[in-house]
Amino acid sequence: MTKLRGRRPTIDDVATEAGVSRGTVSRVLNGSHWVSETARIQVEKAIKSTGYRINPHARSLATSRTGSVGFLLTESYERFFSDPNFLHILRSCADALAEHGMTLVLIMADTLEERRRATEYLTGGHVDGALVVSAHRDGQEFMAALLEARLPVISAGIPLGFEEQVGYVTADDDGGARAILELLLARGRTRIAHIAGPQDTSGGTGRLAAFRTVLGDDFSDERVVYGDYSRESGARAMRELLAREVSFDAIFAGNDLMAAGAMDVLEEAGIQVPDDVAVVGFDDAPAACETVPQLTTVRQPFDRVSEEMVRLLVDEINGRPAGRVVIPTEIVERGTV
Amino acid sequence: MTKLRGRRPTIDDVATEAGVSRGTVSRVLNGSHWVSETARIQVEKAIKSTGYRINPHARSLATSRTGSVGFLLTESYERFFSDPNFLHILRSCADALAEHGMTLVLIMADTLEERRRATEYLTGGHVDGALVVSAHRDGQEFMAALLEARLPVISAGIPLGFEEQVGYVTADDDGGARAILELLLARGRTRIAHIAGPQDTSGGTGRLAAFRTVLGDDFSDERVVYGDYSRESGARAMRELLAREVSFDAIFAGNDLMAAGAMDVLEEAGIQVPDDVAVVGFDDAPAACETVPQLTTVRQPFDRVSEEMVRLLVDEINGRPAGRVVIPTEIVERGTV
DNA sequence: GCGCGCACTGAGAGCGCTCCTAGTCCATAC
DNA sequence: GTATGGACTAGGAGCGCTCTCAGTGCGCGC
Repeated sequence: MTKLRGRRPTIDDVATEAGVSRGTVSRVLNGSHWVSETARIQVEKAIKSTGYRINPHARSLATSRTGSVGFLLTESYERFFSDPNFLHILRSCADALAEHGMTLVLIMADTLEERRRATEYLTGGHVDGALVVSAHRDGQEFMAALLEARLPVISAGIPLGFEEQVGYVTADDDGGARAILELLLARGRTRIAHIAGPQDTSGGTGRLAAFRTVLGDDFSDERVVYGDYSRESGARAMRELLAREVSFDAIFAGNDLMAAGAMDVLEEAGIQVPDDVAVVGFDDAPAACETVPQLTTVRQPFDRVSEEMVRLLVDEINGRPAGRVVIPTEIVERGTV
Repeated sequence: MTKLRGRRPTIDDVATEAGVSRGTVSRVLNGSHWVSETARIQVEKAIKSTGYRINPHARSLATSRTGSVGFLLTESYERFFSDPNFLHILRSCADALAEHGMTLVLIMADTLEERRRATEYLTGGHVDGALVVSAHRDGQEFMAALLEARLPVISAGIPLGFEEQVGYVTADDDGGARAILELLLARGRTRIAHIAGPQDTSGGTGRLAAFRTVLGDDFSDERVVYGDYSRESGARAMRELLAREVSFDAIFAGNDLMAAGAMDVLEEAGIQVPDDVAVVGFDDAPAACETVPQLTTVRQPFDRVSEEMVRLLVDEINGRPAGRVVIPTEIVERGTV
């Protein structure tokens, strides 16, 4: 209203306009108590009339809070963008953060140079904390750097090698795998094979471990093949299994994409699903509904995972100790068992 | 070295340590002249010994520069992640920005709520400028808000409706389309059909316009069908064209994905490529190498596009007027002509 | 009528930088 | 010896917030 020629209005302008002090405006801005009704109304009016917007850097400088958190991704771009799980988590984390008035900054750290820059950025004070969604162990190599900088970090999935030092949220790999295997057994499948996920991920090792436990004496290395969670790797694994000429009447794939790949190969080979062989996956990814018949699988509730991750991170940013949360999974029966 | 118990070292700590003043440290930090060799060495030593890291918010407050730019995306998540062009641009923009010491902040603004938040964020002083990569016109609706906030903006592709007010970088749709059509004509194809891209994108309209011009009197609405750049839409368009029972001996698809979709349908229909019908695309996306035979297409040099976008944006941030750049395309001959 | 405490407000002191200006120092010119 | 100017430096004045704390005013109980 007054002599702020071209300049962006500051909190002082608002204060002057409203006839109160800076402090009062700040209190209104931050929803603090101890502000009279009349003062609040005046300030709100002044904010509107001046077109005042808070200056995030001044606030950050004063509070040493940035209001944004890094979403750190150490997968390759291609893998990230081809795996709908990542996308799902990204999206729901962004939403959950927005609920807390925080912004997600996506940070891709695939190449070495990118990782260097990412570490620099994250530990340089640009963010209040980080969500790390790197499945693979090697992606976690620089977790140490983040920890050393005392940056609050929450991991999606168990951060192999940092279980003790980093809070995390994970779906119940063990419980989910047990449940779906019990289902298979209950339906009379006795010779179950496993297409295991990468063993440098907690999902990969956890589900394999559960497989081993449930099968007990029936467990045999011959019926385990490995993939990398991609559809192609599922197909490859399936071919390998067929080539081994071990008998099996069910496939437990480490995720849905690999299950779908396996089903492609089974179809080529003229093997009927579920009549000859039952197939189950993990995740309940979109791919689970695109197979014929649709895939029976274990749902990972990514929305809840994301929500919890954000909750834990906010806790840790506020100085409360990091938690560890395991989210229960749920079996989704469709047509492949 | 001294009494900074737990506190992060500041520029003053460095100054004390180096036995110089704050001003000198700042000059060293910003690569300014007028610093003696000895002073510089002392400061660098002190920076190392104190473990000093610049505080980005203090700097931002003082300079009113943030060092980060928004990469604004108004496509749906799914479309974005399934179109490799976007991925390519994202990646090379991030690289190009890093060269300038700037960080890319990915901002997805698909839903209405997200767009509101994105506008808020972008105009709130969090970024120095924005790269807008929204192909579709409706995605540009809130360009007006950015412009009003005087935020430097550069668009990838011609920003329909804002051609005059916003700088942009685009591949040469007209030249590329003409060139590939001339190639088709030179090879004796006379009845060329066009699977046009969405008409609310500059690529879609530009390539269609070139098609119309090159064909001249031979142009016929009957030989134009529309898609949305997705593979499925290319297949759909191809089916429609077949259903129309117009004769054609070549297909010019608005992009490679649609070309691939069209080829799927042609194969189903038992039509040989290129013997019966030639097919050409646009982009030189990965999909172009996955068709059989591989696709003859027009390469869009996305690396150069990204580089130029960043260059223009940096220019505009520094107060130099926004430019408009058209990047020449190049024909890639493979096996479908 | 006085004191007390509750509700609310104002303003100074930072937060950690950069920018600017006045200044110092020293070699050279006269 | 003094003036001149180039090379370099110190430190004050912001940038626009939040936090803290000392006030102020007023109703209420005794």
